[in-house]
Amino acid sequence: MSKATNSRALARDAQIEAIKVVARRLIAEKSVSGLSLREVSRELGLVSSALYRYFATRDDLLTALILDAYNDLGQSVERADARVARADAYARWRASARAIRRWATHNPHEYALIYGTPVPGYAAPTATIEAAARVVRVLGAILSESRRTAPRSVPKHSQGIDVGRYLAIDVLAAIMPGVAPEEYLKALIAWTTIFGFLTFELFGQYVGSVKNANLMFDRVVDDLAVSLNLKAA
Amino acid sequence: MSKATNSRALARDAQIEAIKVVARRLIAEKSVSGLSLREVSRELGLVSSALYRYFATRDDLLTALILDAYNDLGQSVERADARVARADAYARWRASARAIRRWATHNPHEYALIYGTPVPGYAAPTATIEAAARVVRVLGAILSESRRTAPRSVPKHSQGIDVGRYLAIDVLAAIMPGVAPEEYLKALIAWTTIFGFLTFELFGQYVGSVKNANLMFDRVVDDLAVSLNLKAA
DNA sequence: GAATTGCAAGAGCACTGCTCTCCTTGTGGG
DNA sequence: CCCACAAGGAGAGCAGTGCTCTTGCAATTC
Repeated sequence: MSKATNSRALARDAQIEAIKVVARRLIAEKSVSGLSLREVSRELGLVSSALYRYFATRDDLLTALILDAYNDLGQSVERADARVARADAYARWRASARAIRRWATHNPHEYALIYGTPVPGYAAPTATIEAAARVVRVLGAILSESRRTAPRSVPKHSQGIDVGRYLAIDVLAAIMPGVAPEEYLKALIAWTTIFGFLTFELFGQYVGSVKNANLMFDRVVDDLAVSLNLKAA
Repeated sequence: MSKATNSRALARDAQIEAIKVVARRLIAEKSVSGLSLREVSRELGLVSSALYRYFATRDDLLTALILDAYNDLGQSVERADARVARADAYARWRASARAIRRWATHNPHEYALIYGTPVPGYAAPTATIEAAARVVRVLGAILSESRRTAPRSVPKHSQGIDVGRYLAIDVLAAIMPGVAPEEYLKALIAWTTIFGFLTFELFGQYVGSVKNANLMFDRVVDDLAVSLNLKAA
């Protein structure tokens, strides 16, 4: 991350990393509300006030962890996508979606940290927005680089040139170059559905109705692949 | 809710209600983490310990609020659905979906309370499950009572008799009587997508890409209506 | 070598959830 | 009608929290 020139800066970076490691473990053990700076400092053999040299506030620590979590998830998905033949868009889609779920189920508390109720007031720092876009970019690239068989007959009457009225076409065009704006809606729905599924699964809304979330998720991903024209019905 | 026989029980019910009213307001003002029992008691002119006569713990208060929120949302949706002609399944679907979003955007903190990161450990009390099912039942009823034009040719190869392997068909059959099990997947996806959308909207994940969430939501709801065979493409 | 800066320690403030003991007051049974 | 009982409020107190401020030491920089 940050470049350490002299030995003092090196020690500082190491200390920051040590703090985050302990904080991550505490969050995994007792959820985000159970994270206390005093406990972190105790585990590090420090007095609590010393910790404020590295993170001015508890929210600052959490923001750093959120950033790391976004990047960790993004990296996982990027790697999963890279392992599949570029030409096979459907396989890439499925591998990426599964990587998202894999990360989420393996790091449920960190998932909650970034996709659950926002912790600070409301505003997400611009830095987190950039990190959050990482996983979105992977999904967008799959759509962009896929040579879809049929250009999927989009119903002209229900959605047409007015896509720009509710979507930021420039932003989405940057993420999915080459994809027709008429398909942005489908893409956003797919993205929403995947994370909606994981949120429901991890937060317990499926209890009672879904027996095997693993299988169910694959079904959902397949259904989305069809709607995205990555796979035949 | 609870029946009050004598005047003391009446006063107790009134006090419980007063506590919840203040708690709801504080949550709306400073989010759920900003809710403190001491502040509630201060506002009520009580000493903090007195409050524990009514709620043994802070989580108990939150559980009660969660229950109320589920029922409030459920009631809103039920009423919105009831206002539309029973035969018009598409109109009922759209009205119910819009009612969900209306409630969510008007009560964002209570939405976060029930659909955000779970507050207590993990286990959802069975009472909340029942209340949570209320809004699901409305959507299920719309599907059940809709005479779909074409029985929607379900691809037999990809989903068939093995639906029971990942879904609790008995539970879902009770919610959507008359709906073919092959359509349970579509129904669950629709439900997931609606709440996934609202979670993303309220928790800030759409910042940057979605300009007009109102319009976007209607598009999503229409798209789901098509996939549910409630509306022609 | 001296000045400056980084960092840890420790005390302390205002707050939290929660418990315990005391005491008053309304209630139902005899 | 009175009395035992229980409900509910008051107050003190415990252990914990985030965060601030001052003090002193050690490492870097000039």
